[in-house]
Parts: sequence; structure tokens; C-alpha cells
Amino acid sequence: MDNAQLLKGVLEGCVLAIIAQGETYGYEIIGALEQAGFEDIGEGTLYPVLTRLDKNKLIQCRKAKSPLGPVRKYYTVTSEGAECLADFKFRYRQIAASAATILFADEKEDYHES
Amino acid sequence: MDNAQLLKGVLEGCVLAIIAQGETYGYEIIGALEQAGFEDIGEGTLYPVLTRLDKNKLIQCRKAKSPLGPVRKYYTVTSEGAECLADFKFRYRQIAASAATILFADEKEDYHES
DNA sequence: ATTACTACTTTGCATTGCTTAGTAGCTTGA
DNA sequence: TCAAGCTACTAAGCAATGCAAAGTAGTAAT
Repeated sequence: MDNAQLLKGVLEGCVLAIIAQGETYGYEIIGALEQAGFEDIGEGTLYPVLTRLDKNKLIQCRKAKSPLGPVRKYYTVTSEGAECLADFKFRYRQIAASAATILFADEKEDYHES
Repeated sequence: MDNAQLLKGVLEGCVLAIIAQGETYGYEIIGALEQAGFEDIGEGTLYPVLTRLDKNKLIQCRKAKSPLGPVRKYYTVTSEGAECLADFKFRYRQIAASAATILFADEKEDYHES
């Protein structure tokens, strides 16, 4: 029961959602993920996600100088990416609801408890 | 953005949770998953999960005749499995909360609007 | 010049869902 | 009897993805 498996797919959707909130770059995205509660998202985890999203035309890239350090790659979502994000949210909601039904079934017995 | 990836890890925890609700067998578990809202969980998806849970000593198996059809393998959770399930629920809640923060941040603006 | 911080890249591995195909017991009807 | 159809489990092989580890570079400060 590896923790990593729970992230699969979810991470990609979350990264897309973060970029949808405003143009941003890799390092900043890692910070946003950690601030939301995700722990230990390394660079080796995030950057392949960005590469994939870019390859699939869901985000697009623009290079710009950083005030400190090397060149940054700023990302924004494409219209196709926005569609995908909406679709993802829908599917995630479905699965999360199904999982909650099973996992937390015993915690919702407040109202029909005989 | 494959739908299958969203299931990773979640499925295993859900199967464990279903068995924890009472002794059951493969075919019945598939029914329970579909009833909870999971779509198209095939046998080739479920049985490897059961094999893995068994190998990891989280569930144990008992063979018994079926009123119709071949012998069934009835599963129950071990004490170790119960611990794992509790741990899984905790981790799932954390990740689900983090994901919701990012994905549905814009939907919770009822109280500090304007 | 060395250290440290920012920022992105690359390689390779392990896990896991899924497709497909196969085995096997039981019941029913022609 | 024997084929069809249901129940029930098994097995082989593929693809996607998170992740660890190591590397490349630019800038700044000591």
C-alpha cells in the first residue's frame, strides 16, 4: 500500500489546476503543491508532469529570465487544457465520491441511526 | 490524462474496506464496487488486488463451496489488514483534502465573497 | 574560487490497473 | 449426452506514472 500510488493521476490534474490559476513555473508549482498539503513533491516528480502536459498541448511554455538564477519556463493552460481540466474535475469527483461511500460509510450514520 | 490512473491505490484500499465490512469473495466485491459507483471493474483488475493483499498478509482466505458454480474463496481482513486500512484512510483523507483545496478552491467562495 | 541557491533535465525502476485469454465447476435444455 | 451459459478464479503481458538519483547551469555572496 504505497503512498505514491494514491497520487497517480491526481497530481497531473492538480498541476493543471494550479497553472490555470495563473501563469507560473516549476519551482513555484512545487511550492503551491506543498502549501496545499502535498508532501515531498520533488523535482523529479513534477518536471516530467510538465513535460507531459506540454507534449499533450494542455499547457504552453514561455521562457523568461529570473531575477535570480537560471531562465524560468512559464506555463499557461491552452483552451484544450481548460477543457481537460473541467473533464478531470468531473471524473475526480465521481471517483472520490465512490471511494468515500466505501471508505467512510460508517461515519455518516448520524441521521438514520434508528 | 487516463482515467485508470485515478484508481491507482484507491482501489486497493476500497477492496480492503469492503472485506472489512464482512467476509466476502471476488465476484461479490466487484458487485459492491460497482454499486458504490466504480464503473467497469473487471476480474483481471480485481483478482490481482486480492492476490497482493493476501500475499501481504492483510487479508486471509478460506475456500468454501458455492451454491452455484465452482469453489469460492472467502476473504477476511487480518489484524494487520485492519491497521493498514486505518492508516490508508488517514492518508487518503490527507491527499483528498489537498486535492480539493487546489481543484475546488473557486467553489468555496460563499462566505468571503465581495 | 568556492559555496550555495535557484531552476530545469535525464535515466531507470517499481507499482498497478487493464486487456485478453484461459481453466474449471455447475445447471439447464435439446 | 453434450453444448450453452453462468459463476468463479488464474495468468501473461502492456502502459502509465510517481520517484529516487544524478547531472547541468546560471547567479550571487563569502
